[in-house]
Amino acid sequence: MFRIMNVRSVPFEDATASARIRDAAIARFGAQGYDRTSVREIAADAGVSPALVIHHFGSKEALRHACDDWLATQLIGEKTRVAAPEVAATIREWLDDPERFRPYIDYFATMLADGTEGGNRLFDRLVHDTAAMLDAGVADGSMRESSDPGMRALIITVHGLAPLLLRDQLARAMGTPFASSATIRRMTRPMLELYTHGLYADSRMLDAADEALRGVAPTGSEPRSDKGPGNPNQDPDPPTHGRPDTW
Amino acid sequence: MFRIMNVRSVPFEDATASARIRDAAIARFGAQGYDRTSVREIAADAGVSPALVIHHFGSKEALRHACDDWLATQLIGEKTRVAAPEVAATIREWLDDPERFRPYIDYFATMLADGTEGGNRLFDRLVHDTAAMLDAGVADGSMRESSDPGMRALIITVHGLAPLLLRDQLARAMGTPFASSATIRRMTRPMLELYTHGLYADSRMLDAADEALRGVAPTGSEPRSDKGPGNPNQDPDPPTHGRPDTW
DNA sequence: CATGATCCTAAACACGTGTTCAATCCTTCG
DNA sequence: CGAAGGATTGAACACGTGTTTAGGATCATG
Repeated sequence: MFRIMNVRSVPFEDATASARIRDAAIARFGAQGYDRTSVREIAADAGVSPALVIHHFGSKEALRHACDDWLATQLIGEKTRVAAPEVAATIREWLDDPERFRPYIDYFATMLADGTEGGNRLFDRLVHDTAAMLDAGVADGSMRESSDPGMRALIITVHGLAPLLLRDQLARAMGTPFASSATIRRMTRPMLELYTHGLYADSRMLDAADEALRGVAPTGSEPRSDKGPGNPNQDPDPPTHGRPDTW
Repeated sequence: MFRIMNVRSVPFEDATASARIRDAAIARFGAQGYDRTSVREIAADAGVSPALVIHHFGSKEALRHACDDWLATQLIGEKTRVAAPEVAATIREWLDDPERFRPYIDYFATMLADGTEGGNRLFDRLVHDTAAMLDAGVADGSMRESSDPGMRALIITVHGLAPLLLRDQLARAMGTPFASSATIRRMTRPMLELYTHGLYADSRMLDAADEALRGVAPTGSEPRSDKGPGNPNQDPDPPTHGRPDTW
């Protein structure tokens, strides 16, 4: 009724066929992925013939594009709204009512993972909004300054998106459904601890990285610096911490 | 002639056909995804007939399973090695030589995203290894304690995996190829700053969350607490920060 | 040489896919 | 009413898919 009114989770009888098709497509694409979804499935869900799907949207790929656009509009708003961080706000709103908005959450995740054009646009928008929010936080003194605000905004955005993309793994590991109250409650404090105090007890890692980054040639294969179990962040990716030299 | 050259950690010509098929499959699955890859493509890459692919592996799905197992073995080691955090170490090794190991990096990312059985196993393993590393860090005083070590390990693992899953978006946003020296160097300091000092300048968010989590009923729809631009982490997912109450 | 056994392939099969097309139904309006 | 025009469909088409089948090379061994 309020903001995203047209966004009823389940298509209604009275909804136009084209809208029912779009809703069914979003649900299927989000739940099983674009490739694993057939036009016939979508048509059946919408109570319609496969031919009508093509008639209305032109092709399966065009249908996906229409879904992307529609969801982006839901997220960003018809005409770019006044305040910047609208996308994040809307997504938070979605996560408030997971049962109702799950299809959109899922579809949004697949957009990002598939590297769709619409997904790229939304990602860039998120980074932009995040940067704005961080700037505001720094301005009012609630957040720390960064040596590279743009990069920090990118990193925080990526970290924020991560649980969305790994929601299945998260739910499995935690034993509670994703976006449930229990999951959120359990994640809140550790997450805030991380964002408030950090992980490291002192700045040794940071200092070591500074030194390593200062005078090292971009190329080259110097020997690894540290290796003990006390080393950095550890996993695949930003494991930068432990061995920031060789990268 | 030799198509996927970078994939072969083993010389190609003398490699057995079965190995060539497996390598080609890993490269294709990683680059374009399982569904978008046909058995015929893999066969062509391996210089072999489609029938042989099935003959050796039984089915396309079984081939994927074989790829999963093979890559898991590469990551974890034949017989579980002595030290625990082997997986993370191997992945870091891969990221050291992106050109050579890109296929494995890509395939690993799709395993996680697709929720493959092998992907799940690797994810659990990563969480376990991360937890062990964090425990060691806490023990030797280099890392802070956590109110929920298990959850922290999960979160840090997810955050660490994030850039891997969003590598395309990352590369696009940064303008440098993923896992390149330039990308790593630019990410290092902001990442370490985040992990060393955190994001928030004080513990107001944390305190607010504590208070909210203490006496609030798991269900309920109280009014939002804050809303200003100074609010938390902002985006989709662990945006917990801003409004830890309603979750 | 003959005998298997192993590796491998060409050809075909059965099927699911996205899409097209001619023909309906249904509403609207002159 | 009757014509027009959009919405809708059943049936088919062309094609790509994973897989099967029947057999051909190749080669070590009796």
